[in-house]
Amino acid sequence: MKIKRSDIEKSGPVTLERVADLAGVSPSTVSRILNGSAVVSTAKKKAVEDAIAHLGFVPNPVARGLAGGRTLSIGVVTQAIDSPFYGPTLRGIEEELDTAGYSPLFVSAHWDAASEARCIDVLRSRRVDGLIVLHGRLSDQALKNTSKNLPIVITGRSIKGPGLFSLNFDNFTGGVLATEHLIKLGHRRIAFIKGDPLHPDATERFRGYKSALQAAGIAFDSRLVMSGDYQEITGVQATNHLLDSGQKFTAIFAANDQMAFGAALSLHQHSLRIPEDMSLVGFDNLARSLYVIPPMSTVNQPAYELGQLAATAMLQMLAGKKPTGSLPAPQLIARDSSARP
Amino acid sequence: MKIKRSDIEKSGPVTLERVADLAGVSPSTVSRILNGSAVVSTAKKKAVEDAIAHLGFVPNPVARGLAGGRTLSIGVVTQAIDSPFYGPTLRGIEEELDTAGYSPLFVSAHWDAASEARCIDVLRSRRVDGLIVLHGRLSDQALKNTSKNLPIVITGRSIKGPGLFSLNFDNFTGGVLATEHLIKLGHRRIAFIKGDPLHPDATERFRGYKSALQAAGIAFDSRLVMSGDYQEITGVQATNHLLDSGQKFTAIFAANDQMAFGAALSLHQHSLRIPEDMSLVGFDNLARSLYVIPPMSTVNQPAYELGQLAATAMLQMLAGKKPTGSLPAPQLIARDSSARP
DNA sequence: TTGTAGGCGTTATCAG
DNA sequence: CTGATAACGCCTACAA
Repeated sequence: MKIKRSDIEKSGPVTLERVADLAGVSPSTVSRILNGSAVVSTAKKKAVEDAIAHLGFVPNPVARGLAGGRTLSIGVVTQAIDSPFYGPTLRGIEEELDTAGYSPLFVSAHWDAASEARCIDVLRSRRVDGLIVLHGRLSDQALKNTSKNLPIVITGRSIKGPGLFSLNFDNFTGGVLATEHLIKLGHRRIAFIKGDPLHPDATERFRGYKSALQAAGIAFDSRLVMSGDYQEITGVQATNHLLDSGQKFTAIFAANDQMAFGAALSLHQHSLRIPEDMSLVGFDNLARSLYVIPPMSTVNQPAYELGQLAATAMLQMLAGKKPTGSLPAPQLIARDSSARP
Repeated sequence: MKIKRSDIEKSGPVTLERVADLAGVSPSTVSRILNGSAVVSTAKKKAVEDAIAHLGFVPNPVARGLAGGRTLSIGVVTQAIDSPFYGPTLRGIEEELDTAGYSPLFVSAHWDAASEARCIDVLRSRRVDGLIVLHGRLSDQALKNTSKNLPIVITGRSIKGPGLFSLNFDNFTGGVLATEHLIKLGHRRIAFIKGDPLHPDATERFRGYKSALQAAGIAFDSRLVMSGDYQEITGVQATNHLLDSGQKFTAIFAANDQMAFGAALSLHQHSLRIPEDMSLVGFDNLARSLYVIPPMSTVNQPAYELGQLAATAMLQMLAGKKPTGSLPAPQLIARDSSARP
């Protein structure tokens, strides 16, 4: 005689079937109640709910996923799990999804399109119900393609489509604000440290810088512009070059806070004081920008809200609604690192 | 042979069954080859491998999880997904697991034991193959209990058991090193900013501070000790109190870098220079401690390695081996924030 | 409104 | 060594 697994572990895991038995109904009825997929008589509903509470039943997401239903998990493609900027974003996603019973599945693509595609494959194989991509490098077309089967929320670009929602921040205006702030203080020779040109955010901020300069009637001087890649160390290097070049300038605008921190270190090593000898403005408003010396002027970027909004939009799509929401406008946070020349 | 699109997208997903058909074997045989769970003839093995390559077949982890009980995913309980300290740890875990085809499932417990238990339930319901708990607040007994069914690696405490491996850092010695460093420089009145007393790390560092003081024949003075909770703002507050108290001291040792950054800000607001007027030493060696002004002396804590080691130990347990590995000894990183009084 | 039957894609068991 | 066959826990037509 064959021994069935179910015979052996009669008292094993609490399954939907056992709930059905206890409640005296069929498994499908329990499923219906669980998913609200059909109307069930009040009496049976109550019996089932009692049984669920009594047994402490929790649906198995793995089985659910296999059966074609939802896995209640959302794939989140980030570029680095320990990114200082995206940290709050991940938290925002996590907290927002949690309110709806969804779990995020974080993977890191390391700023590489190929690796990003691989990440998405992994996520799909794990049957995630949706995808949130933070500043991915994949082409718009590739995204539109996969959004045909899987709802996607993407940040850092503007793109529309069925099952596709994007959340973009106005980096251009942010760049304008930072530059205008320095100009208003009386600066005319303002250096700029660029971010990675592959990063649309970075080029937008640069565009903002140039636009504000022009609006104020200040000639753009390419000798005051240095390249960086958003990491602290390149802020140090760029500022060293700037200082060594012999060019005169009274302020530095770095395309992100991390490079601004690097710039501050370089200035310190050159015995230049902030803001007495040199004004400094960053971009992002990282939490730590409040705790550097002196507290740094910067452009606020709502990283946490970005995560919340992305998750909310995803939940809306999953609910069949039209996703809504947009990021707040950029805002300059004036602190102590910027002053009159 | 050429691969035609029509072959790949024949009808829906590429399943194990289709591989079996193409190779002319049974699904069981394909499964055996995939898992190396039995010896298969070379000829069939080759046929199957060709079919897999031809179809681009990737096993479905969800189905695998249901059928075999293994999901190739490891639950990681962290306290905050955006913790500055644990960021590199998460990256270490992710990268190490990836080499073995495992994926991490991150959840945040927010320093709360109840929430931690809930997180673990979620993870178990998702059928993770193991659990890595970063400085959890759960009792040793609770951990031992759940480790009976699920292998666990835990950091921040020392505890043994079957299916349970712990990785602890020598915070006491770290505290000694930092204090000794200041004593050697000639400081006698050294203030200390404590971390959350609920945090074993924090009390160990405090113990190290007192021990080093005693070894140097310096009387412990509780008026030089202030409380904090590891956040920057409490470093500011503690230092303000210290300065307002009228006590004389020439150095501050903060139980972590974040509070040290706060202390630096407070000193700055009081027009005290670092290190000329006050020496400052932190703990953790966060990446940013190199980019503050002045670059901060601190005790190195190997956050990234912690993640790697935890993941490696987990993979060893999963492979039925005895987990090994331990954290490197603490090391003082002397930079510019500490000097002779 | 409810139950029955048949998957979802893979692994495990057992008989050859 | 290999192949049926029965799970794994749930969902979804299709019937009733």
